[in-house]
Amino acid sequence: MEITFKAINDPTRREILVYLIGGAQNAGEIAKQFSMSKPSISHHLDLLKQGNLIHAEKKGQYIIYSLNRSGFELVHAWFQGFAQYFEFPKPKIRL
Amino acid sequence: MEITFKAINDPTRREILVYLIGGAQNAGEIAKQFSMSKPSISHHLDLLKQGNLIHAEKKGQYIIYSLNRSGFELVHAWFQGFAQYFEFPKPKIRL
DNA sequence: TAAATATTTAGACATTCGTTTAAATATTTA
DNA sequence: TAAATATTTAAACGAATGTCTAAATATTTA
Repeated sequence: MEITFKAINDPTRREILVYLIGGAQNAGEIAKQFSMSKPSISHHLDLLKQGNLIHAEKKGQYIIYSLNRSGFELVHAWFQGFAQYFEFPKPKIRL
Repeated sequence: MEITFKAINDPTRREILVYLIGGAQNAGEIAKQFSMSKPSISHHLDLLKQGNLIHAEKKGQYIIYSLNRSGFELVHAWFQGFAQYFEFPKPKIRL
């Protein structure tokens, strides 16, 4: 949980996640989207993976990254705890 | 947006938010829940306020803190972009 | 008005974070 | 097998973060 929240704290990592909505990509293609060194992107990918927000699969010399449901579920579940609090008050009279 | 994600990154701040589900409280009462100095809690409250996750209202010598819908809406909206990708079940209660 | 209470602001300090360049590892191709 | 390509690991470093104590501000009470 801690590591998942940490992972989404960084703007570059959030951009990577949004980028991956478009579909799985290898590390090099992901790095191309950013004006940042490949080792930096590699590090960000590692943190996203630790937070279970992405999944890595080796394919030959490439590593393909894709969104991982479980990290998102974790955060989503946490937010659900607040949903009840913010529920609109029910009208006293049925409309 | 940046500041809101930053605000929920810290575990103490997330605990404060969860604590406030139980209802609005003044700074001293909030601080009592944690084994941490009051200035530290005050700083955390400030960051949560900056992220629009809580609202502060002065009441005499006390300051009453309560959950603020707008910060939660912001993060929720961001996650909705992924909800479609993962086809999360729709929440029963609107956030 | 002086003392007590509630809370924040300021300054200091160790730790964590994000970035870079250089080197290492793994895989494919010539 | 040597060279090229894809990616990570390692080491370094400045910036940001979380915490503390001490001091300041604001409000209430005696």
